Amino acid sequence: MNPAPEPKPGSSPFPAAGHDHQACADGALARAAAVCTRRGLPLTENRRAVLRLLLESHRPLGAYELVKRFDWGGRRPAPAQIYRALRFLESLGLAHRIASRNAYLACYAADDGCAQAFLVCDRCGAAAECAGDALEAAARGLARAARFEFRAGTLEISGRCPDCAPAAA
Amino acid sequence: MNPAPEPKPGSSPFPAAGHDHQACADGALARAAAVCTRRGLPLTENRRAVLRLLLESHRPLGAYELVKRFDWGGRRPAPAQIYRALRFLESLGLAHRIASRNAYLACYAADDGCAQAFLVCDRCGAAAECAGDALEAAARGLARAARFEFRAGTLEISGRCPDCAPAAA
DNA sequence: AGCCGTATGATACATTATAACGCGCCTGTT
DNA sequence: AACAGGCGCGTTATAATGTATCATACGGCT
Repeated sequence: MNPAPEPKPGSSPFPAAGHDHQACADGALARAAAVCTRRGLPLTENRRAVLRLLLESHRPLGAYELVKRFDWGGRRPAPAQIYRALRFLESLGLAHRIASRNAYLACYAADDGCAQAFLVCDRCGAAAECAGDALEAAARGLARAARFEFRAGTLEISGRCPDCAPAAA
Repeated sequence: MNPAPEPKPGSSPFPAAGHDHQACADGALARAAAVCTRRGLPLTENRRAVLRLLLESHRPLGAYELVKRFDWGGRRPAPAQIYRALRFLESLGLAHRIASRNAYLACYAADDGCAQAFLVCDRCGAAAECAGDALEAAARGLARAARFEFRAGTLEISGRCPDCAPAAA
């Protein structure tokens, strides 16, 4: 369980200063469409809209926050609508639930199947997804030692994101 | 604050067959009382009762499940009562919130301050707490690589506990 | 006693999530 | 064309989870 290939120090998963949300979201949407096509499942208008909202925010949004942001010609969708889309997106790994916040984060890079980690800023709420062999190994090691059959693991780390850390209280 | 010993392979943190709940819970209660004394905070009747319920179940309980189990001479406490006790216990590390289940698990071994992991059985709901240097290192490594200031981390692993794994579907 | 801080007990409320149902759309079959 | 079946949608209602607030009680302190 050695340090293993962690992401290069310096390449933070948090969006950089000059980050182009639009391009980033469009790219992720295109990937999402591809995933759906490959599985023969429709990326309907609702699902796409919810995913786009998540992608554009670049931080976890609660379901009711999504309801509020959903622009539907003046009206608002019912929660059930949103939750359906979220379940769908989650089932395909296109979005993740951040359980500690009751919120949902779009997936920008489909690393599927392994233990995942989320860094969530206490101050501004920004969140980033990351994964690494070390985490995967640690999780599987703990499970094995406990004679536990590993299925999935999620690590949620709270702290301060790069933008908020210097200004920390 | 033990140096976070990895469980010996073979010694599962899940309660064994002949496990004595009563003794186990009593021991944990005694430790809890000591922790409270050390901090000068009272382990009141309510707090003790909630902790005892958690300890006796040996699996995460929802707040409303605690409300139902709370025997209070026929009456039932209001949710707020339970949540207050839970917050208190959590703040002292005597109980942990399992966010993915909206449930709370008593702490049987006060390893405080480091990244913690919970193994939660999909089938029977049993849960166990464990921690290890590898997890801690992986969590801090991920944070460091993302220039993220680590504060706390919780890994929740779902799968099958030793009892349920053989009979897995 | 009087004061202050904390925990309690209770009511009400806020937030998060799901159940259930009928409708319309598409698709494959006859 | 007609039609049955599945799926997603839109809606209503309701469940499950979690907090705000307030008056009260109790204990320590001066």
